[in-house]
This record gives sequence, C-alpha cells and structure tokens, in this order.
Amino acid sequence: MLSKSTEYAIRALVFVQLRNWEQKRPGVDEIAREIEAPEAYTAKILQILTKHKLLGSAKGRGGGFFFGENQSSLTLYDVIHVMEGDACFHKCGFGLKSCNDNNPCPLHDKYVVVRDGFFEIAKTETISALSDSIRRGDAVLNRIV
Amino acid sequence: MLSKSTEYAIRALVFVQLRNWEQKRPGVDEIAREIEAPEAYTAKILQILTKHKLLGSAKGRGGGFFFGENQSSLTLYDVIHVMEGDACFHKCGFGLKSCNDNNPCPLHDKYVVVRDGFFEIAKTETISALSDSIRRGDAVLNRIV
DNA sequence: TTATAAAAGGATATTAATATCTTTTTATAA
DNA sequence: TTATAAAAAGATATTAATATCCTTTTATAA
Repeated sequence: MLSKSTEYAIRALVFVQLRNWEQKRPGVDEIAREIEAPEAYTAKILQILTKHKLLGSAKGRGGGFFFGENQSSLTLYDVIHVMEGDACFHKCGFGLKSCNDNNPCPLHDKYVVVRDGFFEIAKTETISALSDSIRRGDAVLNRIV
Repeated sequence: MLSKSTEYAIRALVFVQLRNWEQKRPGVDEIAREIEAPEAYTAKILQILTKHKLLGSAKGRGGGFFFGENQSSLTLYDVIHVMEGDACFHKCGFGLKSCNDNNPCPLHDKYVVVRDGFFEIAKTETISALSDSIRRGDAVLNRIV
C-alpha cells in the first residue's frame, strides 16, 4: 500500500493537471479542498513535489501550481519514488534482507509476480493519462457522496 | 507492503512450525534470534498471535510456542488480518473513500488486478506450506551472509 | 516446597508519519 | 510604492509504529 502522503501527492497532481487543461493554476487551498486532504499538509506535499521539479509553482498574486513542458508525462513511479522511495518495488514480501531468484524466500516466486505487476503500472501510468480518464468521464477523482 | 510487525509475525510462525516438526517448542529468545527481530518486540508480537489463537503457548519451564491441531493450516491472510487488518485487500490504490467497479478511480482497473493477486496469495499460502518449502530446501528463512 | 525458566502483562521510550501553525519571501494589482 | 495574495520555509504538535524494560503469573525440575 502506498503511504497517505503519496496518495495525496498523486491526487494533487491529477487535480493540477485537470485545472491546467482549463488554463487555471490552482492554489493550495483549492487543491486541498478538492482532494479532501488537510490544507497545511497538502502545502508541504506540494513543496516536496516542486522542490523535486515534478511540478512548477508561482509565488505571489495569481500564483499557483502547474506543469511545465518536461513535467507533462510524469509517471506514478516518479511520484512514488520522490514521496517514499522505491522499497515497494524491491523489497522482499517476507521482509528478508537478501531474497532474490537465486536465494528465494518461501513467498518469492508468487510475490514477485504481484510486485512486478505493480511496478509495471507505476512505470506505465502517467499523471496525464489518469487525468485524461477523469476528463473523459471514465473515472472519478472525488468520492461521490 | 506489509508492516514490519506483520513480517516478523509471518517469519516467527514459520520458524515455530519448522521447530515443531522437530518436536521442539521454541521460546521468544530463540525465535527472535532466528528471524533477526528485536527480542522484546518479538515477544509482543507472539503475544498478539497467541491472544488471537493463531498460535499456542506454554508458560513456565520447558514452555514455548507451538501449533495446535486447528492451527495447522493458518493462511497468510489470517496473520495479516490479525496484525494489521485487511485494508490492503480493500483499499483504493488512489486513496479514495468510495472507489469500486461502478465508481472507479483512474487506477482502479489495473490496480484491482494486482490487489486481487495479492489477496489470492494471502488466502492460498499457508504457514505450513511456506515452512515446508524451507524444509525441502526450496527456499530460505534467513539471509545467507 | 523452593528455585528457576518461561510467557503474559503493563509501562515507558523512541522514531517516523501525519498534521498544524507562524513567519518569510515573492509577485502582482491597485 | 504599497497593500495584498500566494507559495516557501521553519518550527512545533500529534499520532501511530516500532521498540525496550520491568513486574507478574505460571509451570516444572530439583
């Protein structure tokens, strides 16, 4: 499972993308409200994302968050990597320090299939693709009350 | 990813099974040493497992941990459920409160495949099957230094 | 029946994740 | 050029996970 912070990050990025497509640069307050995350905490997460250049930001009046050119095809992997590292793609499901094809833990063979499946999703799915599925109406960002 | 506590629990149970097959009832100290986990913390985890009847224990001289009859085919799911609940089998990969086939988040379709794959492993794999793969030499419990 | 070995239970400590609040910097509109 | 709006930065608070320590209970061997 991804950490709460990573989830907030992904949801925030998707929302920024959607607003950017409408020529808008949302601010912390709007983003936090839309992704249903605490505002101050969302601000911290957006800070991490901009610091790592996954996202652009503008200070001052009329400022907000946006994607630059080289930030358009951000993958889930990029976001996860910045938010919580990539242990989830490498770690043994059993918690053993050295576990691999040659020296497998009892879970290795089956677990690797799942772990690699998740890695495939992370490396393939992009923020803009996720956003587009929402724009098209195939998926939703917020819960429908 | 499973929590550290859950990993310790699974490793501990597998080790108890292996020792039980040798007619031994390992104690906290031996278990902690073998699974490379802190001793006092391991004791707490074993307490949780025995309290939930996943494992038997005997106090006093010659005491230790062991499996009873109805504890022989414990699944990974049983262990995970007791240690950290079953959020990992239900939760949305995106962190949305209501996300399902009818109301999917952008990740839903692909993520569900991975999540269900993990659920299948958890429901299928048993402590004794894992232990047996070690006994046979097909897998290892400890890292080989 | 007493000393000892072992798990159970309870209290506390540490660390990491999550969250909030305040001050500072920066940009823009008036 | 000043007031305002916004993100950045820094400090602190809270909560949950991980970890340790001490005391109590229980069983057994001597």
